[in-house]
Amino acid sequence: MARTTGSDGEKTEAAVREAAVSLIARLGYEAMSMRQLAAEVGVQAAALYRYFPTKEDLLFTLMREHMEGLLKAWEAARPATADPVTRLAAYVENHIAFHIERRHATHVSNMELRSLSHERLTQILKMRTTYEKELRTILRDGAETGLFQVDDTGLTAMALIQMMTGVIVWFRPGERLSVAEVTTTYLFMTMRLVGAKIDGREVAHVHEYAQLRT
Amino acid sequence: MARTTGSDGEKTEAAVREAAVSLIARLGYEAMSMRQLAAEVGVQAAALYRYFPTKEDLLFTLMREHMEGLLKAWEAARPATADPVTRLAAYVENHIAFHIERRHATHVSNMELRSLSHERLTQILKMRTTYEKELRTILRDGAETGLFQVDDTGLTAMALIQMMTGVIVWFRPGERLSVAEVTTTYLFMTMRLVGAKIDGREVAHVHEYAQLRT
DNA sequence: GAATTAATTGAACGTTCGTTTTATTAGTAT
DNA sequence: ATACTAATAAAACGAACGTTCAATTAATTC
Repeated sequence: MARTTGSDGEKTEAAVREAAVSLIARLGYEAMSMRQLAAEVGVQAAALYRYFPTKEDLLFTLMREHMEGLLKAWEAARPATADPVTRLAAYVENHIAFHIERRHATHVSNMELRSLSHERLTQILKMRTTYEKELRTILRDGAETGLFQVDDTGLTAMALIQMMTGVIVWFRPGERLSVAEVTTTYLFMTMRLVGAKIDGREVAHVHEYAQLRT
Repeated sequence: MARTTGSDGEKTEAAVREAAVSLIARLGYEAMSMRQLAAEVGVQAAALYRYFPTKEDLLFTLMREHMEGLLKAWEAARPATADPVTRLAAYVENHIAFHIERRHATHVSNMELRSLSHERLTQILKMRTTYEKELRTILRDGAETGLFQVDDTGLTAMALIQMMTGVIVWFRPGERLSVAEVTTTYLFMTMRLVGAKIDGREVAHVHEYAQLRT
């Protein structure tokens, strides 16, 4: 046999991407075989090579587009105001929303970096650094204006990102907590962690902060 | 050829464990071949099977002993006092010290869970849950006595553990920060995050807390 | 020093891997 | 209808994988 009825390149490629993210997240990149991926799509392994020249190209494409999506999402969500508290809140909300919505892709981008060539690894890490720098800038601005009590900007940024991204490890949609509840709690924990002052004083309880959210 | 001069089972097994942790941390479990591991030890691949019946047995052994070590370390470090602030501080200090000291093994235990059989995965996760429960208990005790301001004990425990374990991602011994400096900063961030009261008031600056450390 | 045990080698097994090549069919344009 | 292009199947490639087995040598025991 050969070309199947109703076959469509665009649809097949999209199906390959989707199945690849899911399979790599579940099994890991090395453990997933091209034959397994092909079977999930409903196609023979050779057909995959029409869309991605190598297995690593497939992985890199998924990662690059994930990181581009993250940067684009933040560009769209970034508030115009200079107020560090508002900016930090927007960063946290965007980060959590994006990562919960794309749990599998985030898993892939965070766990499979070592399967990339040196050059491509550098490319992905550059994007990641760009994203993390945004948070460091917010923290620095907040610390300089006295709104935040941050001891070490770089260390605090790493701690916050690790804490926030960790959501994807345990969060399951439709369980005990909603996305909104999780986000509120994380926002509050973040503001406490950086010692943020709102209306001139530190926020003592989560309910106070929840009311401030727009 | 066969048995080599000066060969010793105990030494070889120890060398295999050490090389395996290092190689799996760097390449990933699936990507590391038994031949690669054998070469690192300076032995033929077949010799490995004298010590570990399968590749998965090797992985499981490394993980189980890592988790057992973590639980043992906490049992030794756990303070006798009932004071939640002291207990939380001890938990943070022990967690960070242990994970920095065994960065590679932690990497393996956290990243390669999916390569375990269902039964063994359950075994490892049970140990992990036991360890995490210790933190939840501390947070609950602190919240009940009004010393902590914690909205959701389970969620806060996960956030803290993710934040602390994240140290191994960016921390490199001998660089900008010492282990002591990192620990102090993390201790402070933790106390801020849970809204801990010391001597009846919240700690505003890292220097205040650093002085309280024993 | 002979017998036994411990530790390892070297070669091989069957399987699976990523990938390539060639042929074949479905859709599209002329 | 015919020519052309897009999309796939089927089969095969060499390489590498985890693992096993028999042979061999070092160390130990008697």
